[in-house]
Amino acid sequence: MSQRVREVLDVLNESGSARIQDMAARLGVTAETIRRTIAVLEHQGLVTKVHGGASLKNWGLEPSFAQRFVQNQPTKRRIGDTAAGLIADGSSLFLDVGSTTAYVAQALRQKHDLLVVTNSLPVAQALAGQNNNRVFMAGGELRSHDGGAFGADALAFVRQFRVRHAILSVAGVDAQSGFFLQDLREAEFSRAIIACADEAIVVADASKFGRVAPIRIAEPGAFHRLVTDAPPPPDISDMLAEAGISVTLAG
Amino acid sequence: MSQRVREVLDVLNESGSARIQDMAARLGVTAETIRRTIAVLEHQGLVTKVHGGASLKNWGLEPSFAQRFVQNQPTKRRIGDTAAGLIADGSSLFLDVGSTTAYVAQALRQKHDLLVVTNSLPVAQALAGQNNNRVFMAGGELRSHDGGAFGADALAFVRQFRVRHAILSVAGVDAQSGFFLQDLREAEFSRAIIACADEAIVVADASKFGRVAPIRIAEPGAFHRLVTDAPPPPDISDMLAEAGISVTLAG
DNA sequence: TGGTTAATGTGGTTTTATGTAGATATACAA
DNA sequence: TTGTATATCTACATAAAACCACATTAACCA
Repeated sequence: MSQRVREVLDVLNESGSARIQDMAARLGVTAETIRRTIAVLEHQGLVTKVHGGASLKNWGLEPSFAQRFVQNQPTKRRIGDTAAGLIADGSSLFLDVGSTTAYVAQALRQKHDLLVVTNSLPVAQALAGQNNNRVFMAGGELRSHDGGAFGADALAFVRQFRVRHAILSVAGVDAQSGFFLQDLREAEFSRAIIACADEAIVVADASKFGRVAPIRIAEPGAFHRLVTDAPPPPDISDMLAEAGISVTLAG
Repeated sequence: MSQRVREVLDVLNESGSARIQDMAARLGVTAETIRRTIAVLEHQGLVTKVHGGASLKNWGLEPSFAQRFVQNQPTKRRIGDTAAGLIADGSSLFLDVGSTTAYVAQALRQKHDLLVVTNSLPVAQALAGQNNNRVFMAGGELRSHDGGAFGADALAFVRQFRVRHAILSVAGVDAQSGFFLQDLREAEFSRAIIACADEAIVVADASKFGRVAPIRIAEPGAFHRLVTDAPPPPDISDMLAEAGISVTLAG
């Protein structure tokens, strides 16, 4: 599939738009195939369909980040869909940096009138200019590997807000002490957004259970919900229950 | 449909209004088709119908909306390539919001070790995590139509920097008073980045020549270089020469 | 090897853009 | 004012494109 996507994008890049029939002829495939490819590009927000053809959106000329980030991992996609299901149209939320949260952002493209605060470039890119959303991006130097901003400015920026949900990813979940991250600044960030949200939602696939990481984010009691893909082992289940964290399993 | 819409807007942009019959002849379709297209444009509040024709609302004042449709992409691409050619590997620069600057960003993906400051999501998107670049994105609420951040925070953010080049787009170039924008906050931004850069480079295609817009950015002398696709008319040429602005034509 | 899955092709149906023709409305001049 | 030319509106016709369900092929994996 992504071979076709590449080819279609190349053709579109030549002049910004192209007709379906022409592309089909150029690439030696059926118009139907082109349509399907265009459909995924449209779903990613990279192109706009018109009758008879498609044109690149004036921004997002190259799908560098979004594409690199959201390789199709079915598990994370399911978690993302489920987490997005918890968010109502018109709601407000914070989304932090992370591969799982990128899937949440992708799933949230179905929603409308969201108020989104984020320090993640891919998240902003997925939701800005989409369905009447308002997107607030925290600035700063962008980390090259994930497009996240973590400076003091960014921290101060997010503290201005008060939102319904904070959706965050973690590096590990431990039965003793709760949720962990690798990076101190990420942890600071997570704390800030938990403090600014009514409900803190952790998204984590089952591989995170029992995994240790150096920085503890906060007391388990600071979190409200965990969205994951498989029931956690008993000891972690106990910890979650004791902290009053409800678990939502991805369908 | 939207293909037709673009063509009609293109014709209307030439002089601000046109007759239905003329447009039908020009585009090789029935007058009825033009009427239907005009109807949707009217419904979007972009044009006003008059008996026998239609005229663009706010022509010259608000090209931003029409600009989304009238994408002169090959031209902008050439300008972008040329502007990028002025930047050395390892250099530092500011890039503001705009369709032309997005093409500059695109062309700059060939370079490496750049230090890029921007308030534009698409620009950050194009250059972050690429060839060892460092990207600093100014935060704030992202405008839905172009992904730009223009708040006070963003303004303060960019003032921290000192870079080699500032690459900016404009809404119009006038022989009397120089360079214009339609938005006050954009103009403030442009002034800030001009003050923070050694060299101010304007990228503008030839359609901007003689076009008026409400906000003057700065004295012509504040700019150093103009990258465009066709030689400017004599009066503008004189203005540029007098202000010491060198003109670079895109190949 | 067989079985599962992803990508593409095929045929038939639905939708869209445009054209055509006739009825109605509008501008303008005598 | 009335008459006439032209523009607009409405309804219907048609060809092309989009959509959908199913068949086929290719690739991959146990």
